[in-house]
Amino acid sequence: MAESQNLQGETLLYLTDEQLRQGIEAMFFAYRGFTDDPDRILAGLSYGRAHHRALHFINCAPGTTVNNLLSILGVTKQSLNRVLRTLVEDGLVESRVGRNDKRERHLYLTEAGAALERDLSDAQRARMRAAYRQAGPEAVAGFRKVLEAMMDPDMRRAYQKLREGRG
Amino acid sequence: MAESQNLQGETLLYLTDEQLRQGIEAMFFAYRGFTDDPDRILAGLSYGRAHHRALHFINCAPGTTVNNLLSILGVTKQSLNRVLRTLVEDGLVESRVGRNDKRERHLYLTEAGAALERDLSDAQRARMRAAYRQAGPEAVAGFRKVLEAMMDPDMRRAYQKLREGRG
DNA sequence: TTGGAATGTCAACAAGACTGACTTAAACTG
DNA sequence: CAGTTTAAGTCAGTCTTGTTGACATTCCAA
Repeated sequence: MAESQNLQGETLLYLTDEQLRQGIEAMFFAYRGFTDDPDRILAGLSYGRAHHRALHFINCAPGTTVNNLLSILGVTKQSLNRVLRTLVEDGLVESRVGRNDKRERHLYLTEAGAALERDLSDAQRARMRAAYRQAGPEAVAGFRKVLEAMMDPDMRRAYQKLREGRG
Repeated sequence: MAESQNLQGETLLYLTDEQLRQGIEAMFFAYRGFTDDPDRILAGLSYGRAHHRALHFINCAPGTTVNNLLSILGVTKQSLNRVLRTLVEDGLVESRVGRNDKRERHLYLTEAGAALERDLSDAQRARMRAAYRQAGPEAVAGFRKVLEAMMDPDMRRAYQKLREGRG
């Protein structure tokens, strides 16, 4: 009874509509900050956010197939293909026919592709690092925990698989 | 000396490139979850995310001017105007000429506009609430702290102003 | 070996962002 | 009062990025 009062009176205050609304707006504004720096770099190169995403995930899973990338990015293959085509044409990505299954294309960054990925990544990480440092380690742990809980189950699985694949 | 070692050896581990990379990916996947539910509702109505954003901010700042909305949403007036025009035509938003300054248009949700905003809001808050509950109050505090630190200074000001205006 | 499933490509289109040029009306200022 | 600035809206054109639909190639299993 006392606990129930406590829960309703204090602990659950963070679940009020107003608190949720503030969280929603924070997410909206923060995402803009999150994409701003890479977007600025890309604007000068006639590339867009979609190219950045492709570079990012090819970089962290070299040799991935188009289909695999598709399920991670959550777009249609036609949409991804346009982006991929320009990246291949411009020599940033290499697409190799699969050895076992010749229908598949395995994707790799070229030297130039890796260089651009690094530029974009550095810019994005710089802001992230500043935010992390300002907020402190406990806040960062909470940040990650809430983000993970917000993902669709499929995406959470994809995300956790990526984490395992690395350190 | 001992503290410096502690800082570098333990406390700062959350600032490694790999940790930042994971945070970046978490942000990407979570934002998809964040927009998914309202997007599904909007898809059936030939509206898009842009309409949702307009409805949201008109709802929480009734009587706001077009210029004001522009600076919050961070888009061009041509882009906002297209969205606003359809919302007014469809009777979801009302645009009243300013009393003091007749150049200004003050924006309000109609009954129907408020109803749609509520639907979208409810869907988005439901997911947010589930994530908050799952992560717990301390995590939520950290989440908010990191998001705020990620915003551009201008956006942070706009965000804090909105918070003050309410509870 | 033939028909279906999987993989990837091409073409056409729509939403939503952008720029630039322009109009209208109202407000401000010298 | 004349001229300038400001707020809003419009028209035209472009770009990115998403969508469907049709199609070629390859694999696999009946």
